[in-house]
Amino acid sequence: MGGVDTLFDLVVNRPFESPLSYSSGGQDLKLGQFVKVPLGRGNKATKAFVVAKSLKSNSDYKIKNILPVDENNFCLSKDYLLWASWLSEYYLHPLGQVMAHFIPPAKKSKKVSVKVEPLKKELKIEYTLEQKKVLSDISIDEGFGVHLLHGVTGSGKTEIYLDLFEQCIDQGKQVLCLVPEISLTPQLFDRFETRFGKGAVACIHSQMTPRQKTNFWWEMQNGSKQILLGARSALFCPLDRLGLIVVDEEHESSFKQDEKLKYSGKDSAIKLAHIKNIPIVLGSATPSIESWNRAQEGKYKYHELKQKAYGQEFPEIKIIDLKKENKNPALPFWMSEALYVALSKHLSQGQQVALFLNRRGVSSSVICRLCADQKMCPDCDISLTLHGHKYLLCHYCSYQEPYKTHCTSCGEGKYEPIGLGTEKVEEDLKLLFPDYPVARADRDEISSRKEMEQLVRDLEHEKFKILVGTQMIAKGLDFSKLSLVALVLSDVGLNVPDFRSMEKNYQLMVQMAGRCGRRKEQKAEVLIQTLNPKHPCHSFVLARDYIGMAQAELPLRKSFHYPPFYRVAFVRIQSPDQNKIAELSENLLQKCLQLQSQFKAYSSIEILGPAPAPVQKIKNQYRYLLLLKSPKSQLIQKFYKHLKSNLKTWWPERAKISIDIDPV
DNA sequence: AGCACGCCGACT
DNA sequence: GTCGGCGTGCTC
Repeated sequence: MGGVDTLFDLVVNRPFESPLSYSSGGQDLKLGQFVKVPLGRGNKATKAFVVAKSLKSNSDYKIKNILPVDENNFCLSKDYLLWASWLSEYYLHPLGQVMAHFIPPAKKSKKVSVKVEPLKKELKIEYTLEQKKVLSDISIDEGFGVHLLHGVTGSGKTEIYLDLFEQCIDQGKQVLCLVPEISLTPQLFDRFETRFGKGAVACIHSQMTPRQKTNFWWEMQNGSKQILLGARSALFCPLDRLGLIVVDEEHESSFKQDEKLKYSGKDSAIKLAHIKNIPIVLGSATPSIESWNRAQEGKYKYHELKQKAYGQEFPEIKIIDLKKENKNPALPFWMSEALYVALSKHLSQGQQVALFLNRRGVSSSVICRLCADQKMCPDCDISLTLHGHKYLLCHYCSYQEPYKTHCTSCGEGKYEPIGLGTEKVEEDLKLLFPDYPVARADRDEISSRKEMEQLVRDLEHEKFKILVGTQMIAKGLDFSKLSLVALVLSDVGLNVPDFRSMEKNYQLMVQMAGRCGRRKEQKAEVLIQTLNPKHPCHSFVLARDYIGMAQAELPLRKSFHYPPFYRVAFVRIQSPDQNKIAELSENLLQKCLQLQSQFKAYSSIEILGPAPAPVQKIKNQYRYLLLLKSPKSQLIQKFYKHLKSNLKTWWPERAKISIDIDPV
C-alpha cells in the first residue's frame, strides 16, 4: 500500500476497440490483475482487467480511480494475457469481451474446499503393444508439440490420457481435458476419479451451476485439484501449473462456438499449449481432415491405434441400395427388405436396435431418384438447394439456375427433394413392430439435459427396444444390448450444402459402428441405406479406410480452395429490414472489391456471394453472407478491419455486421 | 454490453 | 401526475 498513483489501461466487458485509462488509486497493481472500476454516468462498479501501463496522458476524460481490490481478486499470468490478445486479434472480438470469460460466475465461497482422498493407485492394466509404443513416443517434458492420436473406437485412447495425466501429476503439474459434448463428461469424470482419487477432478461446462463452476475454478487455482475436465469454456480457467492439454473427439464441430466470440476450442487450446510450451494431444477415431493433413505435413506428430484393446470384434457394415431393395410393397418406402429382416432378427433375439436419420436442412437439396445424381454448384462443389420449387441456389456464392426436374446425368430420372422425418419413421416402426416399444430422440422430443438423461436411463433398463433419432444420439450411446444400428438414408447427409459433408458423413458412419457391439460375445451389425451406393464415402466406410477418404477429399479441397489449403471466413450482414438487406449486402460487396483494387495486397482474397444465409430469418433479423477465402488467414483479419473502418460513413445504424473466422 | 436518460402512451 | 415501455447514446 501507499504506492504512487499510476495510470493503467484496462478492459471491461464492453464492445470497445481500445482500453480505458484509470488511475491506480495508490494501489500496487500488476498486469493481468482483476479489478473493479467505476464506469459510466452512474459510476457502477464494473469488472475489469489491467492490461498495460498507460502511455497516453489523456486530457479528454476525467480519469477515475480503480476501486480497492477485494478477496475475489486474482491475477492472470503473462501467458494468459498473451493468449487473450491472440483470441481477440484472430477472431476479431474486443479484448474486454474475450477476457470477461476468465471471470468466475459467482463470488468466492467462504467454505474451505473438500479434502482430496489420497490417491489409491489401482493396479496398472496391461497395455497393448500399440499403446506402449504411443506412450513411449509422447514425452510430456519436451515442451510444445501437437500429437494427433488416431485410434479406432475401443483401442484404449482413454488409457493413454490417464497414463499421461499421471506422469504430469507426479511432477506436480495440472492437466486439462476438453470434450465436445457435456453428455460425455459424467463417464469420463468417474473414470478419472477412480484412477486419481475422489475429489481430484474438477468439471466446468455450461450446464453446471454458477456456484459449482466457481468452486471448481478456485480449487484448480489453489491447486487442491489436479485435473480439469470440461467443454471449451474450461480453457478460461487460468492454470499456471498446466502441463498437458487433451482434446478428446477432436474432429467434433461443437468445439467451435458460433456466436459472440466465435472461437474454436481446439485451435485455441493448441495456441494456449504453444504459448505455455506444453504438449497437447488431439484424440479421435476419425480425425478432422485439417488435423490429418497437418500430421501428414509433419506439423503434428501422428500416433495410430489400429487394434481394439480388449479383443472386441468390429461390427459388420453393410451398404444397402434402397432403389433395388425396397420392392416389398408391404414395407414403407424408406425400409429395405434387408433392414426389415435385420430388425426382426435382432429384436427377436432380445437385442436393442437404433435407427439414425440425418437432420434435414431448412431448405432441401435435390437428387435424381433413378441415378442418385445430385445437383451441385459448378464453382463451389456443394449441393444446390431448392427454393420455392422454382430455382436452385448455392448458399456459398449465390449461383442459381432454374429448377428442371429432368435429370441431366442419366437422362431418364427426375430430380426431387430428399428428406425424411423421425416422426414418419417412428410411426411406421410402431405399425411394423407393435410388440416392441419405440423411443424417439430429436430436437422436438428431447430439449433438455434432464430429458436426455431420462431417455438414456430408460434405454439402459430396456424400457425401449427401438430407438429412432437424429445424430444428436449418435454420440455417447453405450448400451451393451444394442446390436443393430442403421442409417436410414445416407443421402440426406451427403447432400447438405457444406464443403465438409463427405468428411462429416464418414465420421458419422464410423462413429455409428463404434456405438454397437461393445461386447465381444454378440455379433453386431451396421446397415447403411442409400440411393447412391456408389458414392465414394460408402466404399471408404466399408473398407474402414480413413486414409483413403482423406486422400480422396484433399484434392477436392485444394481445387475448390477450401481448408486446409485456404482459410475461409463468413461475413454476416444482419438487418431487420428485409427489403434493404440484399441491396446492402451488394453495396458491401462493392466496397470489398473497391478495397481490393485500391490495395493490391488484398488481391489474393476471393470474395463470394452475397448469398442469403441458410437460416435467413432469426429473431426478426434477416441475414446475408459473404464468403471470404484466402491462402493466409492474417490477410482476412486485416482486410476485415480495414473494411470496418471504412464503413462508418455509409453503413445504416440498424444493420449489423460480424465475422466468423474458420466457420463450421 | 449495459446502463441511464428521455420521450411517449396508459394508467391512478 | 407518474409508471414503465423501448429507442438512443455513451462509457476512461
